[in-house]
Amino acid sequence: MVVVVRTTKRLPRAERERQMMDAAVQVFGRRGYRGASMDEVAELAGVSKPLVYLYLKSKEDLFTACIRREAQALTRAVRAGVRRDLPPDRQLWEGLRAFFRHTADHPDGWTVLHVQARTHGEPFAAEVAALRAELVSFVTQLTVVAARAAHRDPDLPEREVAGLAEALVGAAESLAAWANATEGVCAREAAATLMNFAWAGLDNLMAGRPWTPPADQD
Amino acid sequence: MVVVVRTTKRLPRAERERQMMDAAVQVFGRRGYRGASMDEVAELAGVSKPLVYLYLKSKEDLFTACIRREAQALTRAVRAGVRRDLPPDRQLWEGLRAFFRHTADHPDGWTVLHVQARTHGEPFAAEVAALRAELVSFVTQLTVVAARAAHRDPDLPEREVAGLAEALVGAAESLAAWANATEGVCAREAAATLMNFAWAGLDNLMAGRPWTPPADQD
Amino acid sequence: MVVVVRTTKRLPRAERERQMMDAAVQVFGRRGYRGASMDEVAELAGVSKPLVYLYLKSKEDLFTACIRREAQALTRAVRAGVRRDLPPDRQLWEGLRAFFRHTADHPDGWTVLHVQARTHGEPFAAEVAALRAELVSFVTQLTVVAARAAHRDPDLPEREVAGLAEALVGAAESLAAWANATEGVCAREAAATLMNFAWAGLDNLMAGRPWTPPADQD
Amino acid sequence: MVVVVRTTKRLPRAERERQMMDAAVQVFGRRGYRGASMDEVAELAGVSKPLVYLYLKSKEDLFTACIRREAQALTRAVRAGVRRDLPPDRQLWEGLRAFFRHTADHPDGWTVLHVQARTHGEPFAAEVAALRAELVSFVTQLTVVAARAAHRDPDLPEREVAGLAEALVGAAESLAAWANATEGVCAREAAATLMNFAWAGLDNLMAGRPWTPPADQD
DNA sequence: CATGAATGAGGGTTCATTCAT
DNA sequence: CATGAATGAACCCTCATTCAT
Repeated sequence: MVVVVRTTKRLPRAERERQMMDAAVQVFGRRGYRGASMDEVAELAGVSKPLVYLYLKSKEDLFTACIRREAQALTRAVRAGVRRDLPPDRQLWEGLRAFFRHTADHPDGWTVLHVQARTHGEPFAAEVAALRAELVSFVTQLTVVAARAAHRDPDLPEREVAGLAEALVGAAESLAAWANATEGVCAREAAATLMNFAWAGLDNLMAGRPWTPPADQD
Repeated sequence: MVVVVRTTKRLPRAERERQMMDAAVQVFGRRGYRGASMDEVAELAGVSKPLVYLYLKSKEDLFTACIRREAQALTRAVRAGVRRDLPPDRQLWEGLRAFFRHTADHPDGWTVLHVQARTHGEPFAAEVAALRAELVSFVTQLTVVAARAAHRDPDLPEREVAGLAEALVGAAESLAAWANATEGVCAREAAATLMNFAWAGLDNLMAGRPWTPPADQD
Repeated sequence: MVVVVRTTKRLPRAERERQMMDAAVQVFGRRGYRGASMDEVAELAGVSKPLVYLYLKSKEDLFTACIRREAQALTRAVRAGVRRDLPPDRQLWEGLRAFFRHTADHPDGWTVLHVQARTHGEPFAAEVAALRAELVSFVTQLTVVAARAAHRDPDLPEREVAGLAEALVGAAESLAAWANATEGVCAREAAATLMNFAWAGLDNLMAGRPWTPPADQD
Repeated sequence: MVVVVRTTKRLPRAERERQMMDAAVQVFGRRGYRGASMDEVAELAGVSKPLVYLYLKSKEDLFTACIRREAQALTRAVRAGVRRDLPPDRQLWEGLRAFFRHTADHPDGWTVLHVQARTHGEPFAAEVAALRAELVSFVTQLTVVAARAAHRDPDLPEREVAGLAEALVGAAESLAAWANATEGVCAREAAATLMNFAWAGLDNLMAGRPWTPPADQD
């Protein structure tokens, strides 16, 4: 079969859309929603502007699509990073590592989720809220299971557990942005900092009794 | 409750500037730097656009002035909320409460500081860096003092302290939003949750050894 | 009856650019650089303002482009009007006629070159300097050739030649305006007057020895 | 009688107006009519803006007043520089010298007259036309008288004399602007260049027979 | 008088978005 | 499909000009 390769390759729609969204995430992440121009997105994606509109409808829709995609990728990465047969602290540790690894590998995507999406009215905030809910539920489950497994009833009302989970996720989010922006901070270090903070508490940290991350192979 | 008083009166410059900056903080906080329009700022302030320019020079200068003012107000509030003669955990507790109180009372100001100011390069970085340094220094001091008081050496490198501060702020932010959105959770409870999270650590919490907030009268 | 033809047709870029520059020369010539508004240019060109910016980048670039185009047109017209095999006085005569003809046919272009372009520093200076150099070089060549042909050394320093060119242009401009305003004076007569003024000098004129314009057919 | 001298001196109106117009001529000359701002004029004059409006009504009126004043000053200077008992070529020479001296001493005023006033519609152009008419009439008279005095009837129709006068004045105007803009060209040199050009003609110049300026004491 | 306070109107520029080819 | 041509709507900023004190 002979295939004539034109300089302007015809790609299947899904592939083209992926290219555009890759470009869009980069541009939105670096310039912000308002600062991003559809011209730049189109150019970076290597397609013409009308094509972007044909496939993705509008700037707002494009942004929403980016958020949704990046949020899914992140939750998937976190879930995939955890092995349910380990003890709770190891599970949390691995979840955090997966989280920080992913945000470090996709800094623009993370910026879009963490910084840009929150600055722009309802439609975008809803997407991000869903992401956060997902993560919070993950942590909550972990905590409750951990308590039960240890036959300790912390006597924490469900509401307080939810609050703690919120706090942890918020801390993780902030730390991820900070780690991305700060030279020389690797994902592992960020995870360890937060793990220590969350697990042992400041008091234990200061007492020289940090939580000890397990030795593993990455 | 905000009442818009259509004062057509001539006001002294200082007062008008305050009005304009109040409006600007609101608009910048809700729309972001790029999304904010000087027209909206002027209208919200109840003045004409040229007056905004006459007094505050440019959008950039206006934004810088807002950041500076809000940063000062916040650090002042936190410092004022802390009594240096108390033990470290009480100091942290009070600092957090003051922080929560202030950011809850000035949500747009806090958004400007935390979200908007970081998204926009060079010109504003200096102002935000100063605020961050101030807060980090506060936490650092607290930690070091606490360690000395307990004759322990926390041996935390400066970078780790910055990371902890970052995590704390993220957790606080997350909790504040959660407290707002969840029925029946007051700010005080949010502060206690965070304090527990930060001070005692999850492990202690689950073991039924939470940090106990002191009884006080607000 | 004048019918405004609302050509909604799409034109190739080159043609649209020409239309825009035609309009721009008119507006710049009549209102000056500062007084000209891009709105007026766009309207006169029959296009929307963004298109002007898309093609010509900025007001400054548009002005520069106008100067360059008009300068080229003028120098080309003068050079085309002169036959190098004639004696110097005939050459000057023909150059002047071509100059008068062209500036009379493109009054706004001439205004842009002579009046507007000089009022605005740096960016345009280069273009205007090039035009001036071109014209001065024309006069200089003429003078030198004439002198050599007569085995005489005019010994005029370069600066003086520039001054003479300046005086010539000023006189020409003045005469053109006068010819326009005075009933019954045609362009040819204006040219003859200037030629007399320039070539023979007042003294010779008063002594009844004017330079005699050749009989030609236009 | 005790007079309290305030830091803000009260000057008679005429004096204040002079100050404002001095400032205005400077600003208009340097920035052009559109580029000049009333703020700058007021500041340079050392008065408040409303005072400028109180005394001079509007920007347009201020500009007109400047033109009128500068035009009067120039014609007065030229007339004052000429002694009617000298031979015509000396009279022309002295007139030119006075003209170039004055324009060199008041470059901003001259720019206002020569460049700025012509770029802005009817009302201003009329003032400048009056100035030019005055100068042309001066030169015309001179030429006619000179011819009669020399008992030479050049047989020039009145109209041609007018044309020559126009040419001379135009040349002078252009040269004055050029002399002001060109480093190292003094008023005397400009006058000599023009005198040579006008009196002897290019042909004589090239033949090494220039008109000889008389030795005088300035 | 003299001044600080205040604004209507407009100008340069950009951008998301749509057609005709 | 892909693209060059084209625009409505806004946005930042400035300026001549006027009041109230």
